[in-house]
Amino acid sequence: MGRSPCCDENGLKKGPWTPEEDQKLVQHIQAHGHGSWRALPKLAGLNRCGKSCRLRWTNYLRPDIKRGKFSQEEEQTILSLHSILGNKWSAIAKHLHGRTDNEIKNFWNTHLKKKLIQMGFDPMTHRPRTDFFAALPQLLALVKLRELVDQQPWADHSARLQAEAAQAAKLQYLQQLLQSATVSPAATTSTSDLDQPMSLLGSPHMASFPSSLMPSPTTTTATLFQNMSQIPDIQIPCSFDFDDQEPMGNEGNCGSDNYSEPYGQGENSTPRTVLLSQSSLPPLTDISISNPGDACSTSSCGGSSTAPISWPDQLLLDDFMAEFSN
DNA sequence: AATTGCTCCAACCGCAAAATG
DNA sequence: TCATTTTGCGGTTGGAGCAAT
Repeated sequence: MGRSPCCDENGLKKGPWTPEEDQKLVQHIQAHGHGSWRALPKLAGLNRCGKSCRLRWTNYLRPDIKRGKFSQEEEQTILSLHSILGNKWSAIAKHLHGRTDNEIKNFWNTHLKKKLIQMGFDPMTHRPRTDFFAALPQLLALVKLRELVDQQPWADHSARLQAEAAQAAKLQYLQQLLQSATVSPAATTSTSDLDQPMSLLGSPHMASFPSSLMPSPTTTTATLFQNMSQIPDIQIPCSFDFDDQEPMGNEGNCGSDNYSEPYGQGENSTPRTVLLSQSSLPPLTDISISNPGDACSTSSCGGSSTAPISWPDQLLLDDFMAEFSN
């Protein structure tokens, strides 16, 4: 298997290609095909290594290459495929005629990745971000907002933070369940795995959820994104008795009206990810840990370098589920 | 006008799979 | 079957171009 000696060979030119070199390469390939890339430079009269020639041809000079901005459709395709394939750029490129893996990779790294991060998603897993510290500003914003709403000082700030975190974790659990059903058609998620989020979706709290957003086995993150604009302000019961941390009734509803949207404000081009990430849903925990049914369904699962944070069991178990399914 | 910081992308690097002898 | 060579892939980098100060 050894490594191929390449551009480090003596005297071979590196760096940007000149128009003359491009012309030589194109003319040679048009006349003879590329044949052996290793032999090509000599035959074409180029002082380059074969690898460099191949790269130049496949990424730039090939006649069928499509240049210019990525269309909305292409963007969606990349998102979809990336949620399934991960960083398999060449595989993704096969579905985008005229686009090279390098171009797609660059587009991902400079645009789509940032976009996802901005929207609160982990670009590797296509799930809400799981690192606590990334969510801290949102959490603090929640606390401040809650203070404004309640108009009364809190006796114990740490208890308050904990309570808000618990509340946010609950909400995020719901969103995780939704997402776990949407990630990939190739996912290993079983029908029974889908039951849980589906039953939640059937709950009164989700009555206003548009059917087009209901996850199906063929739904992807990308299609979900496409439909984001249809998401209404969902009223989720999130009142909480912070003294004993037991759920209260629904009278003190703190739905989206009471919360700011930390992401995407004033960004016309960015779909609202209200339900799934930005409306007061700080990504606090990797729920898949506590959800055995969610069998790590994407190929990139585990690509996230952030270690999951363990949350108290009380946040994640039956009582919690019961609250949503009521 | 000069400097700084940022974005973008072409090209390189190194690894591993596939092909070849 | 094994060693070697070639090809393909994904991660990373360097520098050009642009905007802000």
